[in-house]
Amino acid sequence: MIKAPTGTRDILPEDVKTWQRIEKTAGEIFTLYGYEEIRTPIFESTSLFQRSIGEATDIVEKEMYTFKDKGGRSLTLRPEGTAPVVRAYLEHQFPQRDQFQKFYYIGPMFRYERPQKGRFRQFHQVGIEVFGPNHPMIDVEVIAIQWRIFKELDVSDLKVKINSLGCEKCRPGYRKALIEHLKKNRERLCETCQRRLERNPLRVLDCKNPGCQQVVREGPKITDYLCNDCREHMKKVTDGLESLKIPYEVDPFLVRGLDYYTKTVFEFIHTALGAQNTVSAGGRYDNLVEELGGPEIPGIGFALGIERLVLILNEKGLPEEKKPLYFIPLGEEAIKEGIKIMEELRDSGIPVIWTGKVASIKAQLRQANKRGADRVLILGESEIENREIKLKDMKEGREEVIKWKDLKEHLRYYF
RNA sequence: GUGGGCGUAGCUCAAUUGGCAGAGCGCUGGACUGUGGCUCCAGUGGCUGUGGGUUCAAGUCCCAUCGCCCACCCCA
Repeated sequence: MIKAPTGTRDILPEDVKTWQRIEKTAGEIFTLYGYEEIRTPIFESTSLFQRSIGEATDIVEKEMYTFKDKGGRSLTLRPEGTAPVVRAYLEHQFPQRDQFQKFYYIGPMFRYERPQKGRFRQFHQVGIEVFGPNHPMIDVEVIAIQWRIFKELDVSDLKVKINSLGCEKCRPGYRKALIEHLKKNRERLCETCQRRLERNPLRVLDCKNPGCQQVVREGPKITDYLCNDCREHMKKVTDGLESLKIPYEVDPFLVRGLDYYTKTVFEFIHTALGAQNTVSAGGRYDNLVEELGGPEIPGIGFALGIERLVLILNEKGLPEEKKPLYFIPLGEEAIKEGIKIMEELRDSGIPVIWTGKVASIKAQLRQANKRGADRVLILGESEIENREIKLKDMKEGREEVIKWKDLKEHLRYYF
């Protein structure tokens, strides 16, 4: 039997309900803040991701689905959503139309990783990108949007972590100090961190090895190396969060895996997620637009992992939904008449379900009961003769006979 | 890419030192001829992930392979 490829999964009807709830909530909240949806292709030129995410990152080095098309072009299934939105923003000359733009997106992303809890090769994100503003209060707003989504979905046990990664002026100084400190303590670091020290020293900061964490804690903090501009920016962000009563934690060792981030970075962490506990994350990227060939326009955004949020939401029950009305025909004649009656009901927006099966009344009632029907319509020979139909209340067991011509009016009461 | 755990019915899981592949749930029908749920009864269910090997005999032992889960790594 052919199965879905490793790291991919089917989202079955019972799960789709949760997905739609997330998509609807997020979409409505984005609209509330003036974001508009943008849809970009699922694959892009490989160079877009190499230039934006960074050549030395794990994503670009070993996690991308890259292939050549029949014309010899190198293409890559998008591993994240920010770079494509920036590309579209520039390609369609948005900077010349308006220096201020808010976008949101939703869709599948692809990374070649070993699957585990909360991690898939095809996964889905909703996210936003803002271009133009460099005011720290927009950072606060971006965090507030996520906070609102989680609140609306009734998610608790969330932790918000924030940090500043500085800018091109102050980050090099910190980086130098960090490398110096790590080199001095090289023998206390785990093997992977000794390798990271050469390639991507900032990554040592979020190693889970206790020995490495100890070395990191003894070392320099980025927050002590920020330039005046970055320090002030950070202060305004934390002040803003406090004014909105959004609880947060400054984690001076929080880093991100994509090279383009500057200044504010943040993560929403949930305890029920296992090792992959980040449900939503993002940050400011003041140089990315320029690095991709555009003007000097700052930006900020976040991405939220839908699978991970579903994992959290499934710990709780789903809200009750309206129960459908089932049509139970007894015999061919009843089906012939029933199809007309059902269409008329649907004309008035009344939902009616017929299984399409020819079966005994007992089997059909059992079926309707199993699916949670509140009410069923039974049509048999005697009813057809009198141009009537029987409406049965499944909870009470009560039945009433209704003339075809009165049915619509009668049911309107329930729907 | 690395490590650990696991693959038996649609689902959850049994099967003694290698010895007839089972149960519960589900599904279908009946008891109740046009009335569901509860109960009782019957039926339906399988290339034991796949391919080799050892053996009189393999779900069980060995090798390979694929897949799933968890973790490392990395990240949403």
